[in-house]
Amino acid sequence: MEENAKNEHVNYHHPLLRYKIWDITLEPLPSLPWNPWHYHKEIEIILLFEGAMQVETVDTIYHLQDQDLLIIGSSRLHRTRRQKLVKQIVLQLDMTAQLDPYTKDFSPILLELSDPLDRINEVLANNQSVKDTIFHLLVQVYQEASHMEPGYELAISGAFKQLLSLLIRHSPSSPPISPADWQRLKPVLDYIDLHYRNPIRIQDILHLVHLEYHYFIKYFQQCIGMSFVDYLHLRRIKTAEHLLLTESLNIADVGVQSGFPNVNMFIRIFKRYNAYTPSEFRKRRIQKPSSFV
DNA sequence: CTGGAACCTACATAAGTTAT
DNA sequence: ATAACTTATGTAGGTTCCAG
Repeated sequence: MEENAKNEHVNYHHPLLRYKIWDITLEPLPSLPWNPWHYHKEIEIILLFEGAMQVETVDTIYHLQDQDLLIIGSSRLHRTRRQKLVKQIVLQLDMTAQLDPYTKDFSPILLELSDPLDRINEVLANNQSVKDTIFHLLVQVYQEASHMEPGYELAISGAFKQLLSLLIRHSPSSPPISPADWQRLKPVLDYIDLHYRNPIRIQDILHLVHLEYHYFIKYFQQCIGMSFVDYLHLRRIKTAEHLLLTESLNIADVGVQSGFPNVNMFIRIFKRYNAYTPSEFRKRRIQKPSSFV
């Protein structure tokens, strides 16, 4: 089963918010076949309005009934099957696109460094009010996304922020590292926030943590979940994305202002994180999604 | 936790191609 | 003609391994 699992590519409805949300109504089938196993780096949230369906992950089979909600973590292998007529809304969301200064301290939870996000389903099963809140939040997102009235991006990003805060507060997984470790690394993260537009070498920040070079690298990777340069790149790419969509700078200048010392590097690294080149990224933003499915 | 050695990746540079 | 992007290559720096 797992051998044929497909890595699904998600076409976002919005290049910066990086979500896809759509509704499906499916007729019942005579037999009950499973849809194929698949996974994607985006988390998935299923809102079931009507009917009944099953969702299977490697660990668990979830049985969803009317007005139910299920969260599937990033890159989690899963498959579904329906049991009656099913009406649902599905949201797929790239968590790495939601990281900003306010989520920084919670990246271990949001990026699922220690536990898959699915574990929050156990909590939701016993907490109807949180479940309802998330449910309504996503209905809102769906409506905003379908109508795309002026300000819809603001509304949706606001709803995502609320969603993240709920996930953080109710996630059963404790941060995988101790508060002491956080305290220790915070000066480094703050330094990066402040200086990412300029070249940063590891040597430059070692004095902030009082750790030996090799040990620091391992320590950083362990706590943050990505290597030092990956983290730095991510910061810069986020800035670049923002500039691309909000300023009419040329590509080279966007690169420079985001902290990339030359255009070539900028484009290469941008593609690594985005599947698009910078100019393509900007172009796709200007035209609205062609179809809403 | 340290640090040397080995390995790996990013980077600058320059020269090229493609698209507008 | 110009901006956007690609490719090649030597080198600097990042990362991992491992012994102490």
